[in-house]
Amino acid sequence: MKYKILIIEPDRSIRKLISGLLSKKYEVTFTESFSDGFSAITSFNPDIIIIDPLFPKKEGFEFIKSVRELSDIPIIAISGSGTENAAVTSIESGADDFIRKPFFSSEFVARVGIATKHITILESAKGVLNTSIYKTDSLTVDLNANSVYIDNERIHLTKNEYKILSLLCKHSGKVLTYDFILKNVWGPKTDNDTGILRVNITNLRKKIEKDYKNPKYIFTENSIGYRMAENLYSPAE
Amino acid sequence: MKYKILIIEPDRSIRKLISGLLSKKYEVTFTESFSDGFSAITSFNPDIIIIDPLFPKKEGFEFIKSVRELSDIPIIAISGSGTENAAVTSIESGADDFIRKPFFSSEFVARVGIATKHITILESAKGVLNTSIYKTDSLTVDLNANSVYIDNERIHLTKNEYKILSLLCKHSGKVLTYDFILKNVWGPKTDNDTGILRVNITNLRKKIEKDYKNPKYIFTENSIGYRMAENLYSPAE
DNA sequence: CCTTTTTCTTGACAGATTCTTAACAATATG
DNA sequence: CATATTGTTAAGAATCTGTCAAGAAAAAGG
Repeated sequence: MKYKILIIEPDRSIRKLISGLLSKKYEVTFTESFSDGFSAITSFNPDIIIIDPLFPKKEGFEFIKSVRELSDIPIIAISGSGTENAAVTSIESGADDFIRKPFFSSEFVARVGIATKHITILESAKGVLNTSIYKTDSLTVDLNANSVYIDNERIHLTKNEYKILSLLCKHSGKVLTYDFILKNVWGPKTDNDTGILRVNITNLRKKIEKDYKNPKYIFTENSIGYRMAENLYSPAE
Repeated sequence: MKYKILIIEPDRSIRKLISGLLSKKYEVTFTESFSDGFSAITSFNPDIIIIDPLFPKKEGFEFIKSVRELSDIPIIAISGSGTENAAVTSIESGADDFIRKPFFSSEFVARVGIATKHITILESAKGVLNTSIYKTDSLTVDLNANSVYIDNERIHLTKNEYKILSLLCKHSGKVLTYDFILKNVWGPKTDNDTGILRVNITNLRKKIEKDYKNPKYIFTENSIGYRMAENLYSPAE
């Protein structure tokens, strides 16, 4: 199985270059902006993220921090800045490597290889493979195929509903704060208006809960956020 | 506990520089040759290895490979060579990072920090470290998941109740003053009205104590504050 | 291009939960 | 015993959540 790499890079020529270097060994997806990057994480479910944290603006550092709040996925920062600042800030935000542009192609590929090595080591330490399926008696969420089933029948969710549900499933058992969900689904610069999230949760519950007034899957943690019932088939993170 | 770093570097001035950068946060040992490096691994038992693979001869790559056959310990290669070759060969031999000399001090320290981060992640994946769980016979507080269990059943706490309990758990065994708890939960500009704290403690005890009149977990230290029973949980189940 | 359908967003409001206060009881302290 | 401190309870205030509906925006289909 190929590892999946998400690349967040606005420069078209660099995207092309990286694509040429990596697409043979990896499954590669690109986004141009950080907010698209967030949606890509839920929809594409990458194993590695490569990001230029300085462009279009300098919001990339915040992006890295947000990802780091709940995941140890390898993040490689690449940037044209020759100063030490970009490197140090990237690393302190949570990046696992920093590569200066322009880079040697062979070294770039080798450094991506380090990330895959670390994934392999981590997986073997856990003794399990990451299952990307959330499954209970009647609800199934396939994070790879982006599909949701109730009693083996596929149901339709809107884009935002799916983003919320997949986020909750990935971290089932954990309480996710309103802020975290909002930032992950609507982008990092969203204000803290939970109204829209509440509406989406109501709609989601109507679609996936047998009795949506007494939810079995999506629980509310008052004043904090929402929590998905623990996935019994998934290894305790 | 300080992480131990073995540095294999023949150049005296660079040894001095690195020592200055790392010796505060880490326990540092040097060797000049690769063969001394091997003995140092068994005697010093380092957590991280930093090595110049090119000098005195180019045997460093073989050295890295040999270490890799036995362990996944983080290895950082540093070298003066500007070519891509040294980097790629180091990485392919098994190094986890490659730093070019001369380097920015802050970036060097940050990259060593990456290595320690990876060690921590790996250890927690193995279940060695789980400092964010407070666990006794019947009470479990999972600070990562914001969840509290009594006899493996999840119980519901309000936001402030959870804040108080997690604060006590983080400092279990220590007496926390009323003032400290108030400022941590209700913000720094709260006045010293303990009434509201007393109410919350009562409610908390009713939820987590078997016999809330004779608390087993949350003790009162008269005229001072509250104290949580020490966490005796040892991860070796 | 326009029309139709779907999805997104916002505001309003009722009902539920949580917070805070105050009064009083119980316990500790000296 | 007198006083200070801590525990308990209950009730109103404040806040939060769920739900609905309507208009805006976006997507789909011809």
